[in-house]
Amino acid sequence: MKDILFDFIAKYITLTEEEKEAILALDLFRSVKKGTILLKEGQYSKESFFVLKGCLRVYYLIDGEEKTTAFYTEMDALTPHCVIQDAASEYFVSCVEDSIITVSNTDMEAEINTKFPKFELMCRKLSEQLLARHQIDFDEFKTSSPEQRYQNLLIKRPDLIQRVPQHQLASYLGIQPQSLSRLRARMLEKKS
Amino acid sequence: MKDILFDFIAKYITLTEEEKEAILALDLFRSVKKGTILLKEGQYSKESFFVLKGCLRVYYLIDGEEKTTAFYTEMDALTPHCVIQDAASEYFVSCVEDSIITVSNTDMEAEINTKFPKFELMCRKLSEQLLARHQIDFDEFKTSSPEQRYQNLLIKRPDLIQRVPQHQLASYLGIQPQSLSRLRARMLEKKS
DNA sequence: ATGATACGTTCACTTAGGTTAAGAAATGAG
DNA sequence: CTCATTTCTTAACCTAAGTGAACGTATCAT
Repeated sequence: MKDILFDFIAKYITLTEEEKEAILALDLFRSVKKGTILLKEGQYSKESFFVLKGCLRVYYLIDGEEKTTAFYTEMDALTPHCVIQDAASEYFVSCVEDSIITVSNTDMEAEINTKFPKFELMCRKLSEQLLARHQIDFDEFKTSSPEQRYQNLLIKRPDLIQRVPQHQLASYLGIQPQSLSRLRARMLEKKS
Repeated sequence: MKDILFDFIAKYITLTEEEKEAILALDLFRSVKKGTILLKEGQYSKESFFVLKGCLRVYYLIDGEEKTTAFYTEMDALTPHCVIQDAASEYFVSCVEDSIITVSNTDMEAEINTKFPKFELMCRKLSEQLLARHQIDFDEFKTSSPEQRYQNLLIKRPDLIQRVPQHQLASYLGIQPQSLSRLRARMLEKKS
């Protein structure tokens, strides 16, 4: 399982055995049950997550409705907004499936970053890449219709459609669950 | 003008005079005329921008139509996707108004970052913050209607509505120019 | 100054997503 | 296994965005 973490890190920097040991010594790995809430709205958390196996979900509670805006699966890293801004969280993070993740906090990261400056570089590269990818995703979202977004999702993250409930996918696509149902029916219609 | 740059940097790290000199020695400042295209689709560019005064715009050319997805104004930093991925650019960057910006390239940044490791830290903090802010923006976009997005823009970036053409604002809001016109008329109607 | 082009608005019409409600299917707890 | 709850689908109706076209008005180049 730890190999997944090191494979991920290897995309950005090269670690020595000593550095790997230092990371393992932090004892970051956690097993979390489906439905577990890792971060609540209003909480002041310092914890970041990395998904080794499973799926995390970010959602807002707006007028009593859950609005899902993001999914994190294998090899995805999530540092919530409240951790960066040192503010109360605007959203929830919960566990879609039984998952294995790492949980780290800001203090630990700062310590590692000063001990191994190489990590600072990794964090920068990682944030830069995530930001760039994210911007492209946002641009795609803006420039396409709900149906195109769904088609796009079928291609880019087909696994999500299998493992995540429809109504959560719907708000991820920016529409109502009923609209997603109809949209899917319409697409089947067209094909035949 | 250089004060704007140093004020911006001061939000993340504290610079010595020596470091400030080193930055000024790079001769990054540029004056660019309205309409200038700083990055073209298909180009392999290594240049990042920082806006001291004026406004830059990111747009895609889709079926011969310009689709604007982002605006960068005073104190905004833009590192295009193609710079991070070392790939052909998917979009254009152009100048909405006569502007004063800094233009830096990856090599220069790498040099500075090794000479002054402090910069590495700044870049990480900056990317992290931008990423976090960006995610919140994306979430807001997903969970709101075109009208709400426009209302939101009125509050958050009222200047944009003044300085940017309507049809560019429209695609920034994910709608057609005619729809923005109608939506505005509808809102005026409601008030009275 | 003038003609061309680009921009913003309006209108009529089409299309697709929002809303409300009902019922079927799947899931989970006891 | 059974009941309760959640999830998914369908349908009818409403509303708002997309589309195509027309028209007036800026804006720009010559």
